Amino acid sequence: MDSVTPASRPVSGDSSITRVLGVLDLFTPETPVWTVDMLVVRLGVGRATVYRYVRALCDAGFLVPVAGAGYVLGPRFIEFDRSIRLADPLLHIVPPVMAELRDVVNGGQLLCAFYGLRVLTVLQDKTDPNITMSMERGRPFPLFQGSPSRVILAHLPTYQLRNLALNQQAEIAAAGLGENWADFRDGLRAIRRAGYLAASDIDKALVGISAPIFHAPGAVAASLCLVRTREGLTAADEAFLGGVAVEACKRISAELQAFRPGEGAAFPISRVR
Amino acid sequence: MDSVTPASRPVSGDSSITRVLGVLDLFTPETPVWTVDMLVVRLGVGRATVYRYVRALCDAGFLVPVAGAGYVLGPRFIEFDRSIRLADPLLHIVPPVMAELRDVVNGGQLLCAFYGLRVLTVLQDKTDPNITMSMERGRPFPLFQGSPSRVILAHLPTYQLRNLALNQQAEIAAAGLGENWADFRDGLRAIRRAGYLAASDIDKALVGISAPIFHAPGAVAASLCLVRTREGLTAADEAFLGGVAVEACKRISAELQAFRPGEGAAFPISRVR
DNA sequence: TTTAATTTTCTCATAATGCGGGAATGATTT
DNA sequence: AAATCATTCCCGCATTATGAGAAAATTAAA
Repeated sequence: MDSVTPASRPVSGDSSITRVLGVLDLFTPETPVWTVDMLVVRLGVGRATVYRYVRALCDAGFLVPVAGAGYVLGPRFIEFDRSIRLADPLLHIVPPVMAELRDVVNGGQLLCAFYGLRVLTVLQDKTDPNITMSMERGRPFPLFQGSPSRVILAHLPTYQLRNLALNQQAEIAAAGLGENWADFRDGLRAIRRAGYLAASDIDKALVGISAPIFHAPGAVAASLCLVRTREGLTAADEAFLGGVAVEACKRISAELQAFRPGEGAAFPISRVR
Repeated sequence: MDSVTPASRPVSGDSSITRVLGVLDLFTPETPVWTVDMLVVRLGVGRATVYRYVRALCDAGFLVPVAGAGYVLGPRFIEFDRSIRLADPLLHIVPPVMAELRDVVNGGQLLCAFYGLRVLTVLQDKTDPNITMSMERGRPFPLFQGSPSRVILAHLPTYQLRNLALNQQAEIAAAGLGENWADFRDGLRAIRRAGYLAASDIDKALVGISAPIFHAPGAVAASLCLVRTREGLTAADEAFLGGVAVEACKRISAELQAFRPGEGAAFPISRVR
C-alpha cells in the first residue's frame, strides 16, 4: 500500500471513440458551455485526458474555445447541416408543394424524415408569422409517437417491423401500439390501408395529419404532416386534409423517384441492434 | 518470409480519435454516400477497423446506413445545428433588424459569425424570392477574404492579431493584407477607424458592406454584411450603406450585451496553434 | 509594453485497447 | 424458403491512450 496504482482508467465498457463522441452530448441548449474542470468532474477522467479529448474535438471543429475558459459547440455542425441540406432532394422538391398547400391547410406543415431509428423535422412551413420556423429543423420525434413517426412506421418492410417488435416491445406497448406482434402489425396495417394517419398524441391542442413519402416503391423516406388546432376540427375536415396530404405525398414521391437516377441520393434504413 | 507480419497499422501520426473524426470529412455534397469497401481503400485500414469506425459513428448518430450498402451523414448534425441555433442570442436579435433594413438595403443581408479561425454565414435575409435562403447558413468564408471576415479581423484583440500574423503570414500576404506585421496592423486599423468595410473580393459582381457586432465592449462576435450588385453603385451609395450597417450593428451589439446577463451565452475566441 | 494569473500542452512509464485476418452471425432480396 | 450479401465476433499482439506533475503558452491586467 505504499504506492498508488498509476494510470488506472475508469474501466468503462465502451471504447475511447465512444467516450470522446459522448462528450458532445453534454453540450445542450440548457448547458451550452463546459469548462475543462466541469468535464473532469462529469467524465471522471484526468485533466490531461480531458484536454486531449477537447483538443481532438476542437481540431475537428466540433468544439470551439470561448473567452475566459470553456468550450461550446463548433462550426462544423452548421457546415455539416448545410452539407446534408444540399444533398437532400426532399428539400428541393417539397418547399414549392408546401407553398401551394399553405392556403388550403391554413395551419402548419412539417416534413419529417426517417433516419433509421429516429424521425425528425427537416422542414417546416409557417402560417403564423410570429413563429420562427427555422428553429424547428432538427426537432426529434419519438419513433412510436406522433402521426409523422407512426405513418412512417406503418410503411416499413415487414422484417424491420418484426425486429422492432422484438427489440422495442416495451416502448411499443407504452405508446399504445399493441402488446404483441399481432396487435402491432394489425394496427399498422390499418394505418397503411387508410393511407394517412390523424393523431393528437404529442400536443393535445393540435391534430397532425400525416401521409408517407416514398423514395422507391414500398420504401418510406419521410412523411408530410399537416397541423391544425384541434378545436373546431370536424371529422369531415380531417378526412379532407387526409386526402390533401395523400395526394401531395403522391406527387412528392413521384418527383423524388424521377429525381433520383440523376444524383446519388440515398435514404436511411432502420437497423435495430 | 513464411509468415506475414500480423496487425501492422498504417503508422499515421495522429490518434485514433482524429482518424475516426476524419472519416466524416469524406462525406461531402459531391460524395454523400460511402460504402465500407470504399472506406477500406480510401483510409488504407482493415475491413474490421472500418466497421468499428462506422459503428461508433452510427451509434453517435453521425452516420446512418442506407438501403443496400453504404452510409450517409446522420441526423445528429441536424439536431446539433438546432441546438446551436437555440442557444445563439444573435438569431433572436438580428432577424427583426434585418426585416427593418430590407427595403433600404434592397439587396441581400448576411449575418456572419466568428468561430475562432473560421467565419461562416449564420443567417441570410433574402430579397430575391427565387433564392432559397436556408441553404446559405453554414457557408464558410476564408478568414482573410471578404468584407465580413476582414471587418471581424480588424476588431480582434492585438495579441490575437500578433499570433495570426506570425502563424498565417503566407495566407495574409496572399490575401493582400500586407507583407509584414506593420502593414497588416495598419491596414486593419484603417478599417477600424472607418467603422465599416466595403469590398468586392469574393464575388466580383457584388459588393459587400460589413460592420462589426460586439458581444462585449471591444469583443467582436460577428458581422452584418449588406450586399448589393456592383454595377450602378456609387461611392455615395456605399458610404450611405456603410452608415446604415454601422448603426444597425450598434443597436444589435447593445441588445446583445443587454441580453447576455440573463443567459449563459458565450462567444468563440481565436486560438492559433 | 511588461507582468502575473490563468489555461493548455508536454513528458513519461504502464497497461489497456484498438488492430488485422478469418469465421460465424445476421440481414435482405429473389 | 434459400441464397447472397453485409456485418459482427474472436484473438493474440503491439500500438497508443492514460494520469500525475512539470513546462510552456496564452490571456488579462497594469
